[in-house]
Amino acid sequence: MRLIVARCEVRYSGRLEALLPEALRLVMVKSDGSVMVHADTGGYKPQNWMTPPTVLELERGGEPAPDEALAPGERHDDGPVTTDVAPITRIVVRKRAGSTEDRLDIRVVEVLSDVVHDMGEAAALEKSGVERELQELLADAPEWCGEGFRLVRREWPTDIGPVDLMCRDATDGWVAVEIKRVGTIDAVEQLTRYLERLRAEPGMADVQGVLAAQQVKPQARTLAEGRGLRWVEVDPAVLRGEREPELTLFDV
Amino acid sequence: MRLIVARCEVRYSGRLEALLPEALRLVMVKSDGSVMVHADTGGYKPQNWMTPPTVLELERGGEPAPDEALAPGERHDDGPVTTDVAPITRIVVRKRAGSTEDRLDIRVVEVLSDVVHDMGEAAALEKSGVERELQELLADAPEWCGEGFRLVRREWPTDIGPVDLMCRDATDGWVAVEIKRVGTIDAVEQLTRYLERLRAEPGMADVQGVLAAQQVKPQARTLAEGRGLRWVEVDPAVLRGEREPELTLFDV
DNA sequence: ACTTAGATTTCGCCG
DNA sequence: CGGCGAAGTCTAAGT
Repeated sequence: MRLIVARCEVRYSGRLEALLPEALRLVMVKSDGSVMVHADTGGYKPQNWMTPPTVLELERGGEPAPDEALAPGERHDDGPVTTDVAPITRIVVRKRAGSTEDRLDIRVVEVLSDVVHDMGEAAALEKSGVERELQELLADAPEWCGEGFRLVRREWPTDIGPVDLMCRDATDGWVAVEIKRVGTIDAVEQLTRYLERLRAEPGMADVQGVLAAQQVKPQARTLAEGRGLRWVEVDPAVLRGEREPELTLFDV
Repeated sequence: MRLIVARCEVRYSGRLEALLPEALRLVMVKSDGSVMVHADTGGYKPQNWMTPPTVLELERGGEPAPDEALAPGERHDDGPVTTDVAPITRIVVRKRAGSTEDRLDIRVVEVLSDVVHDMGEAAALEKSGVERELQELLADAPEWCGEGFRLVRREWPTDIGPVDLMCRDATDGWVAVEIKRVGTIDAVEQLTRYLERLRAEPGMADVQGVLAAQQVKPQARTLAEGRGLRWVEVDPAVLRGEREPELTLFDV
């Protein structure tokens, strides 16, 4: 990873046109070709960036140095890039985008710091609490979606995509369950499209629909109810047995 | 901005639980409180992060150093943080998230580099080419949405949100125009919902719908046509008068 | 290669 | 502060 702190002006042209006036910024170049331009404020997002695959081009004192990118050649281990060569004056990042080209043009006025670090491979992130896990938990305990529900199968196929859970309810009626982390209007639309298809199947004319989510937005509740669909909020911690179900609807 | 290159293990708990095993990473701390943990690969996204507002807590050699964050005190100008104090052993980032707390816990095993840079304010970004501009261009030239179209008003209010453009067509009929950069199935659903509401209004029973986008996806075209909606692809460069309209529908 | 759906989406606007 | 729509969304998975 190469970290360049520099006063620079940045132009992006591609899906849109953007100009960052001259200011002090961090230019981060990853070994996978990612380039990000960060200001000291502005939160999570880089002010400008380019995702891989990219082609980098560096200029020093007006001279192109096409082979230099992450490993500047002057040294092999970590640390500051030596300054016994002309300073960087321009970094151009290119990327093929269909028939056109995305381009990030960084005009470097002054370099305050320029270091390279060999970080090796960083192990991947393990996470839990995403929609996939919610689906697994509800597949093991479908009664949280509705009283007496029994799972028939996960990922029930339709020609417009799989229904998350297909269940039978207490009276053996079919129920399609759509699972989201956050239940929005889009989730209700999606569930509606599934039911539209499913009800055309033989024996499925009466299939019901349930939206199960960690959080169901008010507008989604209203739309669901208006369409005769049910919705339910589920708590992953409760499903995992880590917490007792709430007895009240709201925290006091 | 503080840049710490360190071997570290990172735990996030909040909206989900995540663990990054020990590895070399960059920890970026912005003066607005943003914290991002980047690996050398993985592209645009940090492996872990916390958006402002946050509270930071640093430990050195097991001792908490609560007042240290961006300006470590040992120095005032830019550059490496002096190493005549015990090395950082832990960084805890906290954030209130409703009734609970989001927490990023960085256990630091080895610090390879730790520098602070004062970057001042970076001027804001100017951009063009997004949906807003498309709406402005089409508002000035609604005939690109359909022959004889005249604009009645932009952002026509409904109780489920504003319709981008409300027009009259060549025969004085109402037309609702939904504008997207990329026209997907969602855009057709959105337009459908607007029409559902609008047609309930007096005098609007026959309002037509048009989806106007720089690019309309095949599935969106099919869905729109199936619902009696029209769609049209528009080119911002042509709207701006920078380019002649294509005489063929497809590039050869 | 293209499309679809999820994301700790983030971000900005407007109530 | 919450809800909703847009984003250069990005990214992973499926076809």
